[in-house]
Amino acid sequence: MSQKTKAEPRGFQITLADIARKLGVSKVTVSKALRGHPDISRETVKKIKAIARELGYYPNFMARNLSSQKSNTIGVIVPKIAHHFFASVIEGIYDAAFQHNYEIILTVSQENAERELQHVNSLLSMRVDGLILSLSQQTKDYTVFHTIRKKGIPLTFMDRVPKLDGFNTVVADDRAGAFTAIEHAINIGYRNIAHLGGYQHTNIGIERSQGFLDAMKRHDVPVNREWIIYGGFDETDGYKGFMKLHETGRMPEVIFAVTFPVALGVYRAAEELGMKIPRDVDILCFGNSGLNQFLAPPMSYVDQPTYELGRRALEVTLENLQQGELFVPQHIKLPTHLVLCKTCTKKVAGTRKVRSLQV
Amino acid sequence: MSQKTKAEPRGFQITLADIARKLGVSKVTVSKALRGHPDISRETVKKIKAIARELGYYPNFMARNLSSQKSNTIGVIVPKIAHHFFASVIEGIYDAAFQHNYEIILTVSQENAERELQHVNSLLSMRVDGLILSLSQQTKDYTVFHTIRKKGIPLTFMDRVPKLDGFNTVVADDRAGAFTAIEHAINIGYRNIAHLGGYQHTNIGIERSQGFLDAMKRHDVPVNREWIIYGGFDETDGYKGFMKLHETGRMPEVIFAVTFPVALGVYRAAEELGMKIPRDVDILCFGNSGLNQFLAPPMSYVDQPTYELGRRALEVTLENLQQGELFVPQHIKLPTHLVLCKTCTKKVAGTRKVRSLQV
DNA sequence: GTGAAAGCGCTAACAA
DNA sequence: TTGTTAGCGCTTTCAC
Repeated sequence: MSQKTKAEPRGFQITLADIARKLGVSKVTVSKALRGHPDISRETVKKIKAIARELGYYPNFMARNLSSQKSNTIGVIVPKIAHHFFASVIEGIYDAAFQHNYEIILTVSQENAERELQHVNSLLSMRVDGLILSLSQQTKDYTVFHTIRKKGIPLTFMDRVPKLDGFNTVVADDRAGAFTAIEHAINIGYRNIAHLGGYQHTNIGIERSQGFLDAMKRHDVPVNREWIIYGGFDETDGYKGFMKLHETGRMPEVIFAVTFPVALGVYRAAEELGMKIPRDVDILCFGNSGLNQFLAPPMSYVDQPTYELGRRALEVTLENLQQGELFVPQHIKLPTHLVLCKTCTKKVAGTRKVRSLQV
Repeated sequence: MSQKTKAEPRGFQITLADIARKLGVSKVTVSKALRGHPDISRETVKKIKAIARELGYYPNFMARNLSSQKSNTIGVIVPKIAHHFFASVIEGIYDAAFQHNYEIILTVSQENAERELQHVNSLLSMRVDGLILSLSQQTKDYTVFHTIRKKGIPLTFMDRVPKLDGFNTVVADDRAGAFTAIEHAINIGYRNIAHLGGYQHTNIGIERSQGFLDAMKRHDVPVNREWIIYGGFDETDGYKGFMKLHETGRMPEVIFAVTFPVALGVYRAAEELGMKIPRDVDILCFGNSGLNQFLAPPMSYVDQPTYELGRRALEVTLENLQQGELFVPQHIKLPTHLVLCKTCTKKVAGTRKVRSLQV
């Protein structure tokens, strides 16, 4: 600690200076050589790279980023990770980032607004070059997003987007997807259609429910108010929703669930009540689990381009970054498509009697 | 750009100096105030914090870490993310990290050794304080890990661990888990037991197969060589494996699948061949999907403490970090437990005849 | 209680 | 082709 000014926090971290000293050149030469700067002769580059490898040199990104004023890093915040949807989106983000030579810093809000905010702060402190964000269900306060914009940092909302101008958005066409699904149900002859919708303060909840209503209206199918139940996006919401439907004493022919987990809740509830899908009640849902074909029965669903959502989110963020001031916020909407498995493929049970059951 | 030396890369990034200038104090005072250093009077702290907020100040971690020589960051590398197992492990890691006030940088190798290495390099360059790594299936070259050790950076292997000394490992007790599963199958009367095993160059493949063999031996159940098929860990491996079993013309009574996806492959193959589970062939597997109860029939499985694996991995990494030189590498093995659903709960089909089928 | 000086490891601009 | 000089924004002594 006396003459060697180099701190040794733990172990050994080789620096440019170490390499330079060893070769009797300057740090700059080494720096340039290592980064493939054309200034340096192939000879020296070779020597320098050899020594660097030998010494186990890893450039210090902290220092590099600090002086170059960019981090080559995109921050990502998602509400959940152990969900097929997000896991797949994230894979898309990672792959695209890898291709463009960007690093991803992924954080998870656990559907908690406070945690989300902390992550935003962290990421801003890390000086990420851009941000991809899928809102938590709780998020009400949008003020950070405005300060982000003021700072000129590209921010792309994905899937769960706020009603806010000036940011990029990448979403699936939820409304059209729901519309197509319901239209299909109607086409095969159903008219008693229930809807287990999600939170109506989030765009996906609103859009999917709207798609449902649009289709009903378009085809003059009467909407039974008792058959529209708004809840959350999870399995328990589906379970409770189904139980509520059941309590009404009039079961619909088919249920449109706002998410895959909600549909699972329906499966579970139906099982408990001894009702068979699709015989006693049919079902269709928005979203997928990757395990769809193994359900009993395999459920038809609206497929979302999850991986692609991730890719596009990253790419638009990078475009924004490159174009800077000139950039006009993009709003990308990717098409969904209906995948038919075993449920909701043909009308079941004819004009079956409405079951009236006691609870 | 003339007198204001401050670079403005994009937008405005407030610095300590900005706050200091505005208040007529020094940078040091501001720095200390913001970090809650006891030196500064409550008065000034208050003022400084107010201005900081007003200006939208975010401390620059790059700079902070550079000068403090630590990043408060743990790097994580996993082979996959869109898998229930890893997604859940990661959630455990994140939660624990959040609690300890550490940031996670997550990277995904996509089961690709080359990508894995690149990520290791990146993370080392980011000067993560520690590393948690679950090996890709391909990884053969362990030299980086030695250089990591030389640098004194804590490295914890999780689930997919190499045969290497001097690193922390956190795994489920695969061998005991498999043993218990097979013992159960034997206890309920099965003797014709097949095993779809995984790669035998990875610890989890080896351990689970060994658990199978141990149990067979312990209970004097003859092992049919044709009924042990080693493949990979994915659904297609299960599918192919089942087809191979089928081709032998002698089907076992029950199959023990090395992973959940492998078991899914069995479900699919059985379905295609018109064989009913568990009537025609029974099944049991290692691992879970979170959707187990919705399979037809719900499959019994060996449950792994996924979330806990993540937590422990993070915690042991942090301990290692704190204790530094003094630390002795830990090897943590968490217990699994058998979860019985609808398969493999009682011997099916009595002493049913061995089916001989043409392919 | 506050601040001046030095330096973290690197890069960018400009010389030589 | 190589090197010099200044920082990047922050923290850490150590003096006042």
